[in-house]
Amino acid sequence: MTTATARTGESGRTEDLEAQIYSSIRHAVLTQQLTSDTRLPELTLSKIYDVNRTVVRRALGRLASDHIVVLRRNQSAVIASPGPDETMQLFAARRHIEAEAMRQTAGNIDNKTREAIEKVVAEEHHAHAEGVHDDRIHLSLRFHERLADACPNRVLGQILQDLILRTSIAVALYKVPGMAACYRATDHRSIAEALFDGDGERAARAACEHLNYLEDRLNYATRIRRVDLATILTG
Amino acid sequence: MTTATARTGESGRTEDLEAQIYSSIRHAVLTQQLTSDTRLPELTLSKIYDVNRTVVRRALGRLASDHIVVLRRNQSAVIASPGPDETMQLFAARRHIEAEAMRQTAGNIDNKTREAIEKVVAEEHHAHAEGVHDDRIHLSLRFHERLADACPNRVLGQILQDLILRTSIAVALYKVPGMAACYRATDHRSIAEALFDGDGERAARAACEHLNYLEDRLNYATRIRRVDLATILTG
DNA sequence: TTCGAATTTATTGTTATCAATTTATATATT
DNA sequence: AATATATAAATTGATAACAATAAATTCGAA
Repeated sequence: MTTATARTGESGRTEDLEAQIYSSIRHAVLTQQLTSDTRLPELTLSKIYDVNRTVVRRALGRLASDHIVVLRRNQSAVIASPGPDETMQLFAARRHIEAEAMRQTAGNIDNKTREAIEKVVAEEHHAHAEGVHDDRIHLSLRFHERLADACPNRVLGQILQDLILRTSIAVALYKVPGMAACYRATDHRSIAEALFDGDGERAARAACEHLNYLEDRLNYATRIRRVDLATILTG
Repeated sequence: MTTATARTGESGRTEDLEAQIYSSIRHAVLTQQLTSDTRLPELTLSKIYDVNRTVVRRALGRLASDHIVVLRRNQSAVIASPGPDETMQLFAARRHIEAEAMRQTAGNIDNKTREAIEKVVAEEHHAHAEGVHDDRIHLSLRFHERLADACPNRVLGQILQDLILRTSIAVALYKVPGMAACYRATDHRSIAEALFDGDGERAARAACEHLNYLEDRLNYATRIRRVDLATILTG
């Protein structure tokens, strides 16, 4: 009762709690609920999640290694804020690497992963039709992650996953808030079809065009409010 | 006097101590003194370096994020051991990315970085001539790191640096111990010259050939002894 | 008011102790 | 001798108290 670590009952392994902190912060960033330079004090988070500071620190460490937050010595973690220059470089790097991943993946997809990819595309389409934008954002992310998973070169696939997440964060920061666009219904489907057809070059072109479309829609002038952590993270 | 944290005098900020632990373990791995699966208990390291376990843990965390060691829950950190398959994928990914970095860097090198690169090449040549293999290994690593630094796309440059380190570790693990080869005097020089000439395509080709030469010289059968940490890390 | 210094508060860093888990060792059993 | 089991040692994980640093606030002077 006396400390933040006296669990109330529902609890779980600290491992899972750490993952939960990581996920909810990541989620909040991707859905534009947490924006650049928002501070994330350890004590605040440990109270919100009712865990020890140690757990919070590990979660923040993971978030930092994924470029979601930035850690500075003796200072609170803050949500990362990639500038316009870094964002352009992120997109350029991702185009180059995702295109190569498409070439290597085309024709190398087994039935199970093919079905998984088609399922994501369908769910994404559905979420868009229903106007559930938060879901659509995560499904869009998952689509690209699934493709990266299918890349036979696992090293390249992992690098690509990092870039997918980082560009998604940049998009969340710079697209005008709540904007339903940044989505063309046919983009993901045509990438997937080219892959299934075994046409790596066409898939690579489609992926690059898709990324160009996204990058064009960013507005680097968009700058933002400050918010209350608890209301966002516990929601 | 009673604890490992009562410094004996020379000491320094924990920040520097952490960096020192990181560097010496990294050094030992690159020079084949520490090999795959060697365990690195926190208490052992904290005694060797006369620091708190917390510092050791942070250092191990950095080593893990650089793929130099692997962390498993409730188990000691161990030196990473990329298998033949992962090593091949590392080389393939590095070839693709380093080639692109060469294309982007060619013709974009200012005088100061050019001089720095030429200096490394000269030092490397000297170290090879004198037979100081440990120095040569680090200078070879630094040569590629300098090129990666010069890449105008910093995101791509950072990804490349990660791959350079990981491939170097794989080389350390799989080249026959003490082998003086894995070095062709002209390789680095011809890459540098192509870059200075502004011929990105030639630089990319030279880099790929260089990597192919290295990869061809690996022996995946090489497997190794167990050793005493203190004698290696304090030396 | 506005700027700057001093003070207080908030926050992270460090360290020690105890608990939980894994690894190593010894013992018994077939 | 080989294998399984129990025991002990080594090792990491969790927690709490304290120290050091940064951020926010107050208060005074221009």
